[in-house]
Amino acid sequence: MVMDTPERNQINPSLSRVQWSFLPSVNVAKGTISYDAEYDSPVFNFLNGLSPIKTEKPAQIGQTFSSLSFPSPPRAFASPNLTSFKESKVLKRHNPFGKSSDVAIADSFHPYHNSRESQGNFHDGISAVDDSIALPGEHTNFSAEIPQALKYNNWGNPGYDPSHEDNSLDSIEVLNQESGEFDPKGQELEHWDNLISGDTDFFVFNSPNEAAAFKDIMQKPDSHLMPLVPESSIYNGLSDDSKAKIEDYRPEPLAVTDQMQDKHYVAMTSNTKEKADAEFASVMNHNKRRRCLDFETASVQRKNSDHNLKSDSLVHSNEKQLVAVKCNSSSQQCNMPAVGLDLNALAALKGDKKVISNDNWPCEIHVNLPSCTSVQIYTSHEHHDPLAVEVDSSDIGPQPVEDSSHASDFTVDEDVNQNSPQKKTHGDCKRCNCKKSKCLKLYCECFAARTYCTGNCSCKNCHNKLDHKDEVLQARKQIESRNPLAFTPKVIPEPEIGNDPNKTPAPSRHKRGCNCKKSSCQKKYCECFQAGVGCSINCRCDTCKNTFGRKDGVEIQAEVEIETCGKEVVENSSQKIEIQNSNGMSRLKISLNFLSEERMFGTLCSQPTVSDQERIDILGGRGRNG
DNA sequence: GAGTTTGAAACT
DNA sequence: CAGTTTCAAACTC
Repeated sequence: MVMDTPERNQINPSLSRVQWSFLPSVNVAKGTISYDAEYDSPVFNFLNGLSPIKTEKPAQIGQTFSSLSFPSPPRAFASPNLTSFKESKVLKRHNPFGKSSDVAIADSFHPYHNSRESQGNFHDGISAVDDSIALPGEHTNFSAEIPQALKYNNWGNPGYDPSHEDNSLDSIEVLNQESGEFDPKGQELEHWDNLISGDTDFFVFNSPNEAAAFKDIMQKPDSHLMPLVPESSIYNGLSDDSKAKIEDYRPEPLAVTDQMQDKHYVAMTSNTKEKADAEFASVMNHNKRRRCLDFETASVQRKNSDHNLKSDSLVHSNEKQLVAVKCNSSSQQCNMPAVGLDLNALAALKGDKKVISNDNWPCEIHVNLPSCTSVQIYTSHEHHDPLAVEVDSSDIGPQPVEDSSHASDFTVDEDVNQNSPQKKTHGDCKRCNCKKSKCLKLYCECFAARTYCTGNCSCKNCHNKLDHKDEVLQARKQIESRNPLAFTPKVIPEPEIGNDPNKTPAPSRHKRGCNCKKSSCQKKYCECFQAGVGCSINCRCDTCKNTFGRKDGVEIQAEVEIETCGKEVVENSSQKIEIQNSNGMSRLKISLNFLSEERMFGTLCSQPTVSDQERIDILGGRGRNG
């Protein structure tokens, strides 16, 4: 019996496996579970979407969210692998199978990790997440959340095994082909600031003494960045310029506010400081390593910048480059990375491979993107006049938007994305279609997702663009002043019942509940239904027939069989998922077979074709009472 | 693609 | 907080 459930609607067979994670249900679920992206697969993505998954392994790190029992914090590039800076400036990922793929990012992503809700306990009072990490002005926000993510980098990661950290997690390297050193520029330091944030686990020390010293230093009230290593070590042999720079660069205490968005853009433009930069970098690089890359700053040191660029609008010497990846859609089908847009967003984008590079740009970023994902690269100018280059992976070739004059000479390797369908309006990666709101109201899905509208949108009189950045920020503030949770995920995990660690993680529910009158919560008018969660006591709906769970407590049983047929992945694999919904609480039983390691990474480069798509057959019917 | 329906967001 | 209006997505034809 084919059940008339949202699953069928949500899982669009036309989507590639990598896009699974952007399906509506996934969107919901991403807030409730966290999987190691190493085990990226449509199944995991799908399971993420279905949410309450009982993992085999208990969370390695205890859940510390208090208020709402929020799920796993993000595993943003939480690679324990040492990050060294070697031969090239290619972002690389080490996969657990030793394949040195060019997959730059792959990690589970938790859209809700980025929410203020989920981070509220970390940054009390801090406006934690701005999706617009891509924006230079909001850069600080982005980096600020990194330490949080790292602190819990393995939480809830079913594939996480502390004894095999080096194998289980990603490492990403920013390598300088020329110098073999990491970017010593200020932008890098800026992120050191946020990256470390007192989390010693973030670094790998050569000896216990170093670690102890580090900890000790970090405990000093004024320590934030430089005290990472003994000052004597830092200053030793440095020129006065370097010392001065180091002193100058003592960052302010970590705080994230909108006002800060334009701060910390200390461009070290003076040639006289380049030596200091280099020395500083050398010191920093010598004394410590970090496991993780603050990916949003694919910082590129450009000693001789201008001549290296085809387009001077793209990258200037000493400018920061924010490389952000976001899913442009605020729709449920691919809004996952659009929410929060932190490292996890990158981590979550394990889809179609893209290589974004510039012939003369000594940095390549290999990013796996789902088809509906765009890459925005912003360059901060001295006057903070952002540039935006956006490559929408749904399109072939460069996709400068916002301002064509800012187009770069990026080349987009579409080797795996040739068949990517256009997803303009009502496709898989729908964008907004606002006409009257200027895209500055929550009506606008893009705005609501804290993303800027792009060329994919069909909106009119749109002000949700970089050109109107101030206006956008003001609008956000205004809305948040009215409702501080306005930009938080609508679907949050259900508070856990009991403390049984073996219990299935709490399912999700709509934060505010729906108010449906006519749709019986059976159509996407209903936000609960749309989010793939059952109605709850919060709902005020009439005649609720939400197939994910009625507010009056109706159980639904369904068995979902997923068949994945990939030409370059594993064939004939199947996973069975049992979904049991009860009163808005769902449970999943999962049976997965990963047939080979190819499977794990087979999702990286495949593009959906007719023969390469998932089929979801809902074998089970409506449940007992549904 | 146009028109209708729907419910959230915004407003009063 | 409740009622009304506005809005854009979802849906239908």
